Amino acid sequence: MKQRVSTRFSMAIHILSMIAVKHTEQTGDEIARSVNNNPVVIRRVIGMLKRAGIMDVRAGVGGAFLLKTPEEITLLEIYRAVNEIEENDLYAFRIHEDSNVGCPVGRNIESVLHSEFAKAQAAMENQLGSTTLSQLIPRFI
Amino acid sequence: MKQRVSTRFSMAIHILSMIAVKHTEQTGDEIARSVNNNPVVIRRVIGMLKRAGIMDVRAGVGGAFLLKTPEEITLLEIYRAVNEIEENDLYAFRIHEDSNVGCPVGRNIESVLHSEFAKAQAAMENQLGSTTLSQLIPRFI
DNA sequence: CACCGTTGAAACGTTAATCGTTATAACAAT
DNA sequence: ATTGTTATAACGATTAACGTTTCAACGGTG
Repeated sequence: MKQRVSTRFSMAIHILSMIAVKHTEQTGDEIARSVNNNPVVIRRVIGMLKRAGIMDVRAGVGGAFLLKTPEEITLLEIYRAVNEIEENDLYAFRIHEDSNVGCPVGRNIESVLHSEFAKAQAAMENQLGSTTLSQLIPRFI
Repeated sequence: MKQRVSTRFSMAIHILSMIAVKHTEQTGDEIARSVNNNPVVIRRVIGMLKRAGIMDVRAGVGGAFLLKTPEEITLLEIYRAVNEIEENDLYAFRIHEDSNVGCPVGRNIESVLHSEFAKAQAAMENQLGSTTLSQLIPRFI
């Protein structure tokens, strides 16, 4: 199993969908049962979503709720929340450092790559940003 | 230092640019000097680029050469080479598995996420695929 | 107020990938 | 044959993901 990418994003969408759809009890254990994972893992993701201001939980029984409407929550917002990404953070790519400035390629590679990678990441983010949680809900029948 | 993403892609573009530009000797050691890294790491990346049919190396002194023109080599092709990605491989995202099919969300989450993630990844790949090595070369002055 | 289920968070171990390094073998040019 | 280059295996350190156990804090209900 490749672990270089987290499943937190995937689980976060699952969790928020559960809350938005409200088919069942909304306890962490019930959500964990749907995701089929340990409740602590679910709470970890919920913690990140809370910190990002997407949802909150009233201590006590099943007190999870969204802080925005599903129309306002984009996948990009969720993606950034669970990966702790700031805006303008080149997250999807990494550039090797300390290239030799004595070489024309080494001297310019970082700025060239930064602009190219930023364009590729922006393309992905634009797509994620154009989809809202509300667009997914009808598909959970 | 975050290691969840490899710098191989970044180094691969550096390596191929060196070969395309030919400012210096083309030995692995000389490339390693520009990238400022261990020659073995460079050869590892070169090995992946060879396997992908992008370049080849004649054993002996500095025998590295491209198998296509810089106009034909896209960043997407390089990206796939160094990450060993097949077409239609959902690489940039991962979906948690074994969701509970007894729950409407759990039952549908995988197909919903797969189509959404595929769109986001395709957006990124379209951008990478629209840029060629030749477009970068003029910037290495 | 006491109890019980829920939430929150720390801590630990396992697994997997990155990546720098050393060592060794094979090969080409001179 | 010698020398420099390439190819590859192997090792260890580092880091992130993630499942699990454990315990403290809190709310609602009786």
